[in-house]
Amino acid sequence: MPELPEVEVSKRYLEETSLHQPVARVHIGATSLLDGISPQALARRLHHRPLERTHRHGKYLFAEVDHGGWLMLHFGMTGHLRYGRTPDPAAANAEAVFFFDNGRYLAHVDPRKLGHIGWVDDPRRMVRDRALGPDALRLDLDRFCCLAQGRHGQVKPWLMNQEVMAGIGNVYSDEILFQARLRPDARVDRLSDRDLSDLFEAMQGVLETAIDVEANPCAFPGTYLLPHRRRGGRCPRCDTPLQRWFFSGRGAWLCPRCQRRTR
DNA sequence: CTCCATGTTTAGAA
DNA sequence: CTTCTAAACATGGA
Repeated sequence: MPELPEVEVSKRYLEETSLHQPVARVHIGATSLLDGISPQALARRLHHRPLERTHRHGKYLFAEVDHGGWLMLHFGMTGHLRYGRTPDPAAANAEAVFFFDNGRYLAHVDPRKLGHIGWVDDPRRMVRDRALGPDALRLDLDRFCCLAQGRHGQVKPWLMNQEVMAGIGNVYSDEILFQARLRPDARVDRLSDRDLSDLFEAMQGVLETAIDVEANPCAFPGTYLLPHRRRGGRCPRCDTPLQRWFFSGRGAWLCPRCQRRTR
């Protein structure tokens, strides 16, 4: 479940399980995940080296390897990490597995194979090369408002645009707009200072809350839209049936009664 | 069988 | 140039 909160949870999981253990072997079950590096070259980079620290920018997770270089992980739509102990048949079926020399492994499991694994010398340079905006959790209100300057589109695609800010996807943009009570098609250039402030507060609150509950859908506060965004779902505030609108072919869930600002 | 899915990239239309 | 759409990628669950 890979938007910013899920990636942050994965980052902490990797830190708690997989640091400081030399890599004994690398198994790539789906080479299509590799981004600009061969399985052999990746194995050579990691062999005998432990992961020493992590970094996250938006939906990208990085792990620095002892003696330099960073493993880059992106989880696409269905990717997640799994730490386990060999022998384990689950490891053999994973899209990528890093076996440590203590009999443990860290697997990147991604049934849909839309994720990516790469190697970068410097995460900051990769962020620049890909023109990613600032991480959504490292913004203050002033910078957030600056990102809105000169923008004319709809607020939902704006929140999801990784070149504006990095980390927000389809599910959390719905939640943020619900908490801010803004319509997803509100025009960014028509948002008042108050709207922008509410949107910023909602963004911070939603992302931090999601990380606190480890992005577990069952554990979100009862006031959250997220567990209700499905067919037949009703607004947790006013019980109105939720609507699904489409933006570029992607479903956006909203409460037509609560989300009337702005337009 | 059909519909739908948390992401990114690309091509093309306004 | 910006904004927006649709398709493609590959697979599984309801």
